[in-house]
Amino acid sequence: MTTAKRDTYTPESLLSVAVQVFNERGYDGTSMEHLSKAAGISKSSIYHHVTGKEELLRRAVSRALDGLFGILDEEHARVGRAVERLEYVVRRMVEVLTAELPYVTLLLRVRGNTGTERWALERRREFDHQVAELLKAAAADGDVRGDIEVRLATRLVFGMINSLVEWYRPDSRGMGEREVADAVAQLVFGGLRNEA
Amino acid sequence: MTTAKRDTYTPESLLSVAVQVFNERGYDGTSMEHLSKAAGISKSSIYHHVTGKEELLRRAVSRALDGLFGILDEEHARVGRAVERLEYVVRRMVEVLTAELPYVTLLLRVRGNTGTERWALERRREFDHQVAELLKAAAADGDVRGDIEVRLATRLVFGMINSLVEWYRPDSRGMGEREVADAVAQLVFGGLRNEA
DNA sequence: AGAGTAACCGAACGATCGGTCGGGACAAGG
DNA sequence: CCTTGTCCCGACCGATCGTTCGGTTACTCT
Repeated sequence: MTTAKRDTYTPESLLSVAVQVFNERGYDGTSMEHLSKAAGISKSSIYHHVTGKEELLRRAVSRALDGLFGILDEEHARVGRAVERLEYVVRRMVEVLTAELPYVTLLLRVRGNTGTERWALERRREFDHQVAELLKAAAADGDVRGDIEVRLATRLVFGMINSLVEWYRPDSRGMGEREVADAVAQLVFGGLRNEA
Repeated sequence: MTTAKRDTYTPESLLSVAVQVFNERGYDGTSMEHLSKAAGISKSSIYHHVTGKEELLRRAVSRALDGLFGILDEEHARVGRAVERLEYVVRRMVEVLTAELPYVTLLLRVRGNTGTERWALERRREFDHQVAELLKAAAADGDVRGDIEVRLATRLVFGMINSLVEWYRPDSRGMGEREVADAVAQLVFGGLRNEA
């Protein structure tokens, strides 16, 4: 009894189309007309599924934030040596970024023009802060180098990971998410220099 | 004979105001009305100095691109062992990013909606490509680890450096651009792990 | 003082913005 | 058959978009 309904939009399926357009043109650069063309329905029909443009943005960034904060609730992120928890979180961040790529991409690009965007920025800062605490604990354990300030190191590592949304595409053959997670972890913890 | 002119706008001084607003609200999210408020002159007066909104964007990204490509022309980027040229370019990129922060910020955020934006994206790719060649040469010399693909490593390093525009502010005391350049270089080449 | 011009302004242009409205097509349940 | 509710549409709203235009102010030069 596979659900054989009419071929129609749900708020979720409409969201996936909208997020794709948002990422191509930017949120402000996307008009409801653009969305209607991409979705194949009229502009007014969109309002049957969602209350407006901003709800689409809110749904998208919520999904991304849920994915990221979910990492911190997992067991390997809560128990164990700080440096190992940190490496786990770094690897899981790569996985979440690749799995929820369009939603996280949109999250990382909000500027703060509307209330929804400012809320998203605040949640992001909270997540960053919690990972920074993890890095600080690892530094206190003496497991990561102490000659780089924790705040600075956190931002640089986040910069590396978050840059995934600028170039990673799931269809690009020969570069699975596992390979990317390994590369990020090796680069973050071991650096570029050859140890030989 | 210090030039004591009237207190008026030049295309350059207007640009610095415009770029600041562009970075706060996003290019598409910024109207000419916003610019006129920020500049303290009327909307129509802006057109006395520049042909339109897009010229402001073009001037801004051109300035950023000139700064970046200028690095590759410098002597330390052209002669010497590849790994050392690479480290020099990485450090100079940090310096250019901090020195021309608002202009590079704008460059790194263009999406490709207009012809100017697509041209900027193309120039960026060209710059990335040339640095990737440098990393490839360093790998061939055996000076950087060979277990991470060159393309992937380049993108991750660029991601870390370019993330500067998301948080670095020149007025933030206690974090000079030299300190940032050192941290980036140490993190990129040595990694986070404690060597003790 | 008068001419020339750089800098600026308010008003308005057509186009497009996000969003609303009344109604039609169509499948499901009786 | 007819009703009900989902899904969708074209037409339209006031507001705002980037840009243009005619005209005024204010400084420079002679």
